[in-house]
Amino acid sequence: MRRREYLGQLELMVLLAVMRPRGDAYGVLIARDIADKSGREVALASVYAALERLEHKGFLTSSLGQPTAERGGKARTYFKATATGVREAREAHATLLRLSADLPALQVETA
Amino acid sequence: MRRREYLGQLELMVLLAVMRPRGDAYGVLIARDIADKSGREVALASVYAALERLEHKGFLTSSLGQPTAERGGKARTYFKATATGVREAREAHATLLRLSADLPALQVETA
DNA sequence: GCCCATATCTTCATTATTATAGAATTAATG
DNA sequence: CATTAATTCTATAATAATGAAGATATGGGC
Repeated sequence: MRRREYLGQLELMVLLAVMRPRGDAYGVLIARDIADKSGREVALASVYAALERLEHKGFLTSSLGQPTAERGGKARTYFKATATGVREAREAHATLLRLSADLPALQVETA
Repeated sequence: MRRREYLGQLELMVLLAVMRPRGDAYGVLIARDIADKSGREVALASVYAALERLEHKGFLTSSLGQPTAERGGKARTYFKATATGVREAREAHATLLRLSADLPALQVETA
């Protein structure tokens, strides 16, 4: 089976987290962001794996940060979404919205 | 790895398709619905596998329909979302909304 | 009426992709 | 060197994808 050409679930979540305007997206923070917003624990290894896939597909770029952490620790790798990545996220997002539109059972938070 | 307690991507799509008010959700139609709304071809076998998982997890129930097809064909198996399934779909949907909120790069269709 | 070509829906077997826990590694600080 | 933080590795399991086969009905020719 060849590689999927569309975003998987965690990939979408990670990409959206990277797209936050904060501009300091890195592994651990992304995982925390997803955990906060989804209420589900996400394994760090999964996030890193997804980041790698996304970069490999050209949806993200990475850059090694300065080791300027307050108290020790390895330097962070920061991620940024590419234009292609943004487009991709938009499409995946739109698809889910289409699938969930006009579903009375879902109309709770939209009201 | 024990079974995930949350929905996979295809599982969510299938569950949402089942929840459409039409009330006649069955394999082939669900696959068509997903293909239409996502622009991606999804293999029938994948849909059936997802349906099976969802039923096993208690998010769907199934019932065998009458073999009243117009022109040949096997009897359909109809699916219906359970209350738990609806709740689950709602949560997944809400998570997506939370993750995509306040993302300027996404604000195209919401405008 | 019986058989077969056809249509529709479902299942099977196999392989690929993604997610996970947990240990290990790297790298900085004091 | 102990501590902290971030990332990577390893092995395994769940999820997803696919082509092909199987099951079951219809309707028309004869």
